[in-house]
Amino acid sequence: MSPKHTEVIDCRPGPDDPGCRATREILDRIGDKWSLYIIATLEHGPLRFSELKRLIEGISQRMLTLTLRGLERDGLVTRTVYPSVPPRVDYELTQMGRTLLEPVMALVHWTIAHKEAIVAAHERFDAAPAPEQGPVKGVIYRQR
Amino acid sequence: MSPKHTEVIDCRPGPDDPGCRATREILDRIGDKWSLYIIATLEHGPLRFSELKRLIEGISQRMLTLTLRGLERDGLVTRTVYPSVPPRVDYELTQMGRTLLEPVMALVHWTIAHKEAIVAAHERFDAAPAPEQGPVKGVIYRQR
DNA sequence: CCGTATCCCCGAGGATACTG
DNA sequence: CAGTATCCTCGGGGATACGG
Repeated sequence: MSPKHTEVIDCRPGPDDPGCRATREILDRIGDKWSLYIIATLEHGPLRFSELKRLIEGISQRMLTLTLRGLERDGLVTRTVYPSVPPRVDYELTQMGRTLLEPVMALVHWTIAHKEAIVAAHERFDAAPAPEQGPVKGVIYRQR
Repeated sequence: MSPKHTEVIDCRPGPDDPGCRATREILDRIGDKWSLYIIATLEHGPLRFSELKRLIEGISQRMLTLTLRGLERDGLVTRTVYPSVPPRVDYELTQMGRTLLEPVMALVHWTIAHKEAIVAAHERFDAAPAPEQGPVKGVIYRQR
């Protein structure tokens, strides 16, 4: 194989090479919808549970808890409990978490910068030539 | 210069403000597992369907087709059919697709660079913690 | 306020078989 | 080879209720 088209993410699954799997698993986690939003929302400093819940529209309490636990386990956020009444829990990016902020925000900003172009592309695509009914000679068609 | 904790991704859901929704939808799509892998795999140039299938380990034919259609609809990849026998179809990043490459690869490389640290964090986390007093960073107590 | 524990549903996505 | 069409499963994730 030429040096060009190699696998970027995976390496070959050697008999005992769990490293590739690890990369995939981690990428799946941080590429996760809610993880991305939580990381991005914690950009400017610590937030408590209820603030996160309010700022991340549409997340359920369950998913917020679960995802935060995952990120904590990954060493990306810290969880700080203040034994006050009522209880208060702060979440904050760790050092490593803040390094993740850069690629994550790059993705977010790319999306914001290109959303009009993408919506336009949708309209173009959806207006594509309708597939002909029945077999027509020499026509390469597409389903809708 | 900080309105500190503003929503980075969403704006408030005005009665008719689909723009925010659009951003979320797009981010969900490109943050998608298979989309990320396809974009990354197309980094160095066009690939045909079967090559993509082979290079992206674990993807089913169905998901490859579906995800490629989505990316094509987004204007991120082009689909080129060569009317040969047997048929041959090439997929290639568009201009816009290549601009996406940068943030995506940043994420991929971050993951590769930090996977050992994350695995280490897992081991630390999974070692049962001892309860502590006062506002302390880290876990106060956790159910198992 | 900050969770955890249950129930339950729906749809992402795999497996398989079939066509141009 | 490059899809499309079905079927079917399995677990992500919402809704709800309760506990510290």
